Amino acid sequence: MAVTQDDPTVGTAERILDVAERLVQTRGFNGFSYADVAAELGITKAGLHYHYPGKAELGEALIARYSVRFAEALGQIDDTVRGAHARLAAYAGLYAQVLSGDRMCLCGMLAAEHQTLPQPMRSAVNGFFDENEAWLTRVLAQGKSDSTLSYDGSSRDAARTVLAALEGAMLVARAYGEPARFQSAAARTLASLAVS
Amino acid sequence: MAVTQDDPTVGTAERILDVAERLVQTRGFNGFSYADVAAELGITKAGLHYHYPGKAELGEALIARYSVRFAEALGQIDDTVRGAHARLAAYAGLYAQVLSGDRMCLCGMLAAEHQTLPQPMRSAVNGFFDENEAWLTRVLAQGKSDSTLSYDGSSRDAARTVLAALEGAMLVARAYGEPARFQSAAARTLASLAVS
DNA sequence: GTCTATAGGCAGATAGAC
DNA sequence: GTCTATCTGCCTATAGAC
Repeated sequence: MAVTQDDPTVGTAERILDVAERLVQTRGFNGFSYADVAAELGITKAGLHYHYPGKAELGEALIARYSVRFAEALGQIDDTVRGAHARLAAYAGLYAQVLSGDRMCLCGMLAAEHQTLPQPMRSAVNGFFDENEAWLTRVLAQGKSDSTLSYDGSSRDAARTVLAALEGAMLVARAYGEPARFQSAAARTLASLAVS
Repeated sequence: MAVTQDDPTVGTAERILDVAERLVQTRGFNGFSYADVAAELGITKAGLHYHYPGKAELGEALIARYSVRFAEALGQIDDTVRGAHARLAAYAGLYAQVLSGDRMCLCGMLAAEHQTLPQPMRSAVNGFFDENEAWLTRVLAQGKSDSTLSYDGSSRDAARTVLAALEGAMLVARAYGEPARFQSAAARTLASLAVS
């Protein structure tokens, strides 16, 4: 994701999202404050409230932008990568990119804090997972139909399993500060779907 | 885990852990306060500080007790369950039990908040994962040697993948409030290790 | 062991000037 | 759009009585 924090052509609202996004992905929604964001941008807390009335609205905006960007990345994969297995590898690569910035998936982090979130944020988090599941389901079904992938049961259940495995791999890899742990687990997960 | 909260034979220190544990597993370490625990136990915040000087010490005590109990449960499996596959299923059952109380794995939750935790808690969280990995590694190696399990690469890497997959499955299942999502993902993960 | 009382700080949020 | 100033409430933590 682009660093817009020092780009004068980017509006304050976007730069707030950039800083807040990083803070949520590294510290959690309950682990950062308006003061943290304001200090980093060199403005005051009151300035933030002009752009986002409350933390809940800021949170919703974060998930909305993250979901759009992720959907765009998935569209990019559809357009540029051929073959179900290669697409899954590219999908895992998106996660690896996030992790390389010492970040957790935004919605994976928020999933942990789910019970403490305002309702609109909860729905948005699940919506993100739903979109990922739908994309994965399509790719998996494609791979099954052209016999480049093999798995039992529904594509949807397999998609859910892949999503959960990658989120978990990020979670643990980040605790150790070892992105290689993610790479290994992701490779294994995808390998389990390869034709035998 | 036993409910000691209303048992007069159980000391206050233990009951504090019971309440705090549930709060951390459901809301996160940054999502609960001494006031929450005190109110639920009917004592004052000052009373808590007598038993645990600060939130950091309380957190360390939580992980320590959780790790001991988990290790005991693993020992129980070793003693009562035969066969690598059945042991893995029992292991996943431990997670399912936690999830059935709408809780996340204590250390999975703390892993998300890792960057905000005091150093001793960070080490303890990773220690919990290390113990789990060691146990899983043993079970997987056993299954491979007696040909009841099949997987490529090192047992340690396979163990890490299983651990991460189960933690991720809990994380996502909890966001949806659907334990069945965990069951499905866990069953798939174990099935991928079965002999073909 | 548990209480009252209180400290000092930070949280999210608002009013109103510029 | 961003500021200063301020509010209210909650946070972790401590001192000292009982």
